[in-house]
Amino acid sequence: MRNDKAPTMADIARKTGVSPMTVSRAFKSGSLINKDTRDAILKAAEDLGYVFDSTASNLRSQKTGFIAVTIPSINNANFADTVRGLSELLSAHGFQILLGYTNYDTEEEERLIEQFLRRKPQAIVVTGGKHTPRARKLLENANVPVIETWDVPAEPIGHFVGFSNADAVRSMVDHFVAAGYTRIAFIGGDASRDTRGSDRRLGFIAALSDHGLDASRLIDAGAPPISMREGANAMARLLAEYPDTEAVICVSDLSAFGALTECQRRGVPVPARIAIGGFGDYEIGGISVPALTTINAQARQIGERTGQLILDLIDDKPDLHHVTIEPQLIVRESSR
Amino acid sequence: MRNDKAPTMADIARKTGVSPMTVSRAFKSGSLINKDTRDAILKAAEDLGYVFDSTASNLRSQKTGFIAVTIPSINNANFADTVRGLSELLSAHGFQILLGYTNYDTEEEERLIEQFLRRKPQAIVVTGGKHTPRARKLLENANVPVIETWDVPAEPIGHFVGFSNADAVRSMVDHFVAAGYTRIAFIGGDASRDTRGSDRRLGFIAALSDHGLDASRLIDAGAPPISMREGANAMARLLAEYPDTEAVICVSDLSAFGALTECQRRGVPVPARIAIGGFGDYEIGGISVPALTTINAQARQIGERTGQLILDLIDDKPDLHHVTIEPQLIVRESSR
DNA sequence: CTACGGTGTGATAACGATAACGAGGCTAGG
DNA sequence: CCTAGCCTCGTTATCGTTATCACACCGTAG
Repeated sequence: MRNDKAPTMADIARKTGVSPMTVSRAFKSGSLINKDTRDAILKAAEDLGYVFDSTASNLRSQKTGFIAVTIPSINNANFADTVRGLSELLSAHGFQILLGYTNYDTEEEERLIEQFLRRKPQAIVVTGGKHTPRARKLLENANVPVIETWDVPAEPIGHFVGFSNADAVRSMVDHFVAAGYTRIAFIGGDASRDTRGSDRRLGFIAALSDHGLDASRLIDAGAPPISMREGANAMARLLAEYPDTEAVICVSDLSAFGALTECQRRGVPVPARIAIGGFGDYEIGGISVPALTTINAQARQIGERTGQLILDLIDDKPDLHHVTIEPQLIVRESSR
Repeated sequence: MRNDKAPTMADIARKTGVSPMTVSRAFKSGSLINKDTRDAILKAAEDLGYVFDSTASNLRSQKTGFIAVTIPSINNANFADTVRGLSELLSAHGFQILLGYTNYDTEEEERLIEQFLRRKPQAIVVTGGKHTPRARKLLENANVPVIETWDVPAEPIGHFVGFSNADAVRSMVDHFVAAGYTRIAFIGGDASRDTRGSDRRLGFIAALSDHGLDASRLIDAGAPPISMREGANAMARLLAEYPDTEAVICVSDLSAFGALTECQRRGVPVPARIAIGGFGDYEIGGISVPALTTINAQARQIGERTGQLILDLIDDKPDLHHVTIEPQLIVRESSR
C-alpha cells in the first residue's frame, strides 16, 4: 500500500502524457486548461493517491497561505471568538491560521513572532499593542501586513482593529453612578502582564475621579488570566477590607461570576447588598442567577473585521487601516 | 529600511566569506562548526536582518515541523486543555501545531485533513474515532503517525490516546445508584454529530439497565456543542415531562450548570429535590453553588501523552501505542 | 615517517512546484 | 489565402536551503 515514494506531479505527468506544468495548472482553479485534460489529470492523481505538496508550491510561488495569529490564551472564550471570526473568513479563502499562545507574556510573544516569521506568513495578527522592543522591530521589518487587535495602540505598528478598554469600563462606571452607586470597587487589573486588564482598571480610576468619587477600592487578584476562583477570593477580601462597598466592577465575567458565588456562599444578596459588573459578555453572565451586567467587546466582530482587512490588504489595497470597534454595555439583574 | 529582497543565506555567506553550506550549519544546533565562524555568521545575519526561511528548509529536508491537530471546537475548555498539553511539549521541541476546528462535523473534518496533509505534517492528531470513509483512507495512506484521541475507537486507524466515554458515565451512574437515587435522567447526547456525547448517553442507558432501572428519561438538547442555555431549557422540559425525577446526568458541565440555573430560577433545591451531575470538570463546576459532581476526563493528560507519543514516534520508535486514560469521578455538593 | 581519526569547510545537486516566456493549432476577419 | 488573436500546452530556470560526498588540515599513535 505505501509506496516507496509519494507520487509527484511529474509522475502524474508521465502517466497522463502531459508536462508537469500542465499538471500544475490542473490543480489551480481559474487557469487556462482543457477540460478533458484536467479531468484526465485529476483522475490519474486520484488513482496514484497523489497529495499536493504545499511546501514546494510555497517556496516557488513565495506564497504560503499562512496567517500568523497570537492570542494570550487558547482557553478564553473571547479570544476564541475572535479567532473563529478570523478563521471562518480566511479559511474560506484558502488561508491557514498559525495560532500561538503568549500566555499573557510579551517575552513569549516575541519568541512566537520570531518563530512565525520563519514560516513566511502573508499577514500577522497580534493581540494588544504592547510588545518587547525586539518584537516591535521584527514586526516592523517583516514586510507583511501587521494588525494589532483588542486595543487602540498608542503607537500602532501598522493596522489595528480594536477598542479602548479604558473607555469601555468608563461606560459601565457611568451606568453605576447613574444608578445611584457611589462606593464602587474594582477587582483585577494586575499590570505586570495583562495590559488590557490594567487599562480597564485605569479607565475605572479615571472615570470615578471624573465623577468626584473615591477610586481607592482596588482589589488585586493576581496575574492574568484571572480565574473564577481568584474572583471569589478577591470578593472575600473586598467584603473584609471595604465592607460598605455598594458595587464592584470585575476585570472579566469569569472573575465576576466567581465573586458572585462568594456572595452566594456568604448569603450576601446581589444586587440588593452589592451590585456586580463584569466584562466580556461570556455565556455564563447571561445565564447565571442573577445574570451579570457586562460589556460585550464584540470579540467575533474584531475577528471578522481583521479577516476582511487582511483579505483586502493581500488583494493589494495597501492603505493604512485603523478600525475602532464599539463595545456595548449590557445591563442585567446584577446591577439593578 | 525595506530592502528590495530579503537577505538569504547566500548573502550572509558572501558577507562572511564562507560558503552557504557553512551558514546553514551555523543555524543548526549540534552541527560541526567552528565557534568563531558561527559567531561571525550569526552576527552578520543579525546585521542584515536575516530571517530564516522555513519553506525552503522544509522542502529540502522533507521535514516541516508541523503537527496537524483537529478538535471539534476552539471554544471548549476541555479540548483547549488537550491542545495546551500537546502544544507545550511539542513547541519546546520546535514543532508547530496546525490547529483546525471540525465544528463537530465529520465532513468538515475530512476537508481539514485533506488541507492539512498538503502541508506535510509529521504527525496528525484527530479527536474521536469516527470519520468519513474518505477521511479514513486519507489518514491510512498519509504515511505519518495518526493518533486518535478522546475515545477508544472500535477500529483504530493507528495509535490512540483516549478513554471510554460510556464507561466514564457508568461510574457516575453507579455513584448515583449507590447514593440511593433510582429515577435518573440524562440530558444531551444527540447522535447526529457528536459521537462522544451519544456514547455517554449509551453508557448511561446500559448502566441503568444493568442496575435494573428505567432508562427512558432521556432529554434531547439539540446538536452539539450544547450551551448552558440549552441545558437550562432541557431541565425545564425534564421537570415538565418527568416531574418525579430525582437525579440528572448532563452530557457536560456546561449544560449541567445551565440546568442548575433553571432550578435556581424555579426555586427547585439542588440536590435536595434533584441531584445534578456533569462531565468534564470545567472550572465552573468547582465553584458554582452548589458545586457540581462531575467526571474529570484528564483533558490535559490526553494532550501530554499524545505529545510524548508523537515525540517517541518521530524519534523512530514505531511501535503501535494504544493509551487508555482513566477518567476520575469527582463527587461534589450537587449530588449529596 | 606513515597511518589514521576527528574536525571544519566547500562543491554539487537536489527537494517539487511554478513563473515566465513562447510555440503550435485553430478560428475569425479581411 | 493570410494575419491576428485566443486557447492550450511545453521548456527552462528557479525559489532558498541542505543531504551528500569530498577533501584539507591537524594532532597523535604506531
